[in-house]
Amino acid sequence: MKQYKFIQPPSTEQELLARIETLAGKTLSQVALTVNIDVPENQTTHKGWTGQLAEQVLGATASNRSEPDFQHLGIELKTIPMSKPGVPKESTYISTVNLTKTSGINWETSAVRKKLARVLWLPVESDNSISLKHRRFGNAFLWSPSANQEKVIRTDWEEIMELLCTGDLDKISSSLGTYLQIRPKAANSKSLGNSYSNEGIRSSTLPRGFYLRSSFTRTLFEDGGEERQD
Amino acid sequence: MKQYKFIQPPSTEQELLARIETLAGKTLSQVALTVNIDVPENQTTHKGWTGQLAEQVLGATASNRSEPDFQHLGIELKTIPMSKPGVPKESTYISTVNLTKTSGINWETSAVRKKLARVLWLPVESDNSISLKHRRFGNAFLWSPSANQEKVIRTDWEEIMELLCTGDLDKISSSLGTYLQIRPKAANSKSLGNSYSNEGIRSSTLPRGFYLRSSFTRTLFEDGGEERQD
DNA sequence: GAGGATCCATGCGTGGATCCTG
DNA sequence: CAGGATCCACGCATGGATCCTC
Repeated sequence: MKQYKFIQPPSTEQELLARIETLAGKTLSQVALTVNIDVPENQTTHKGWTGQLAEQVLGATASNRSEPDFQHLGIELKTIPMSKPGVPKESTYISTVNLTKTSGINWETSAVRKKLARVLWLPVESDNSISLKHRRFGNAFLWSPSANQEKVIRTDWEEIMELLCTGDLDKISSSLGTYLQIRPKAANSKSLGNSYSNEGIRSSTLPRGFYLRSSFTRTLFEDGGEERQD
Repeated sequence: MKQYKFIQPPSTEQELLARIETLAGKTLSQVALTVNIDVPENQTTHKGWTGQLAEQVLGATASNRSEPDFQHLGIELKTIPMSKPGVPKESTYISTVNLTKTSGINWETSAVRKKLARVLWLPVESDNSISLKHRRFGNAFLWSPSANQEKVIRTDWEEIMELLCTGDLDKISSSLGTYLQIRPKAANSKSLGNSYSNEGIRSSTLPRGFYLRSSFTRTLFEDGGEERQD
């Protein structure tokens, strides 16, 4: 996605929220026009397009560095596809899993915890019956894990990491974890990343990533005082 | 440089030499046409173009891996610009200098020695009065360092590496070395690569590379039984 | 619907070298 | 003209996610 227009990062949280309010109800096509970007026909070959569009119009800074999207504000932006108002359609990618450095790490300093510390959820209509250009942004909201949510996610994370430490990659399925899961994150099933076998030998396997299950993110859009999509 | 045509690597040294003989006397334009590549107006913004053209038409394999261009033959291809027949115009880049791993390395296992073990020198007319597309390939020849040449290069290399080990980057100038020298190898003078200060602390400096001085490569094109450019 | 498979953009490193100025 | 500065191509890794098939 070529950047045709450079937008300054918002200097305050208020400014970010003000910007994101202007997106609510607008179509992807309307928004893309403001930064002179073409809308692809569909996302089959442009899977990250919506997220990258949002980054641009909001003035996100990180590009592909492992920093929060709005570094100075400590806020991570996540667009989230909705099959219908209030119902997230897909799981949400959080971070890659490092299959080599499994020792000496803990929840407090983990990438997952950092990424989820303060998330700006931006819902986007994604029912297949609506063409990409006509899909609308919904009402975004800032979220930080409640004590209870963090407890469950942390437990999931620790359970997964424990298995990773023993090197039993085969035993780690996507079925593990209540809110958090591990899934492939690669160009294809033949991709190889660094890892260690269960005998501690350097090896190569399919790269994985941490994801939040959609069954969990759905709860964020249910009653509880948070805003909903449109 | 988009690859419009895939050419198989030569399976034998003879086949490689046969291919390269067909280049002698041809213009860059004629050769580029055979693989459907456009010739840039000049090399100011396409400095590696000639070398990459040669790689393609000869079926070199390495692209940007640190392997010989013709891996199975153990042969490294170097195009070399000639200001006039028999006179190399520029120094020749050999390899990058690793500014972090300076201990435990020696000449026998060095990248410089490996790269220079067996070089196919392919001269190319490069007088400024001739436009790029009209420049001709000359007669290439295979070269391995003579005992004496290797001795000088090895001494240069060891002298430079010794200074690197002490971390005194400031003391290492391009003036060091009889045949081999060290020079910047970067996008620009602000580029930073990893290094260690003279106190052993991780640091950052301008990346460097090893080059063969043109005063040396000129001697390769003087009398001695090797072919010359046209 | 869940798990496994896949796709684009962009930064950075490495390999290909030549440009340019005192 | 030597030393310092610079430029493109392309692979690989990371960050953005959604697709697709039981």
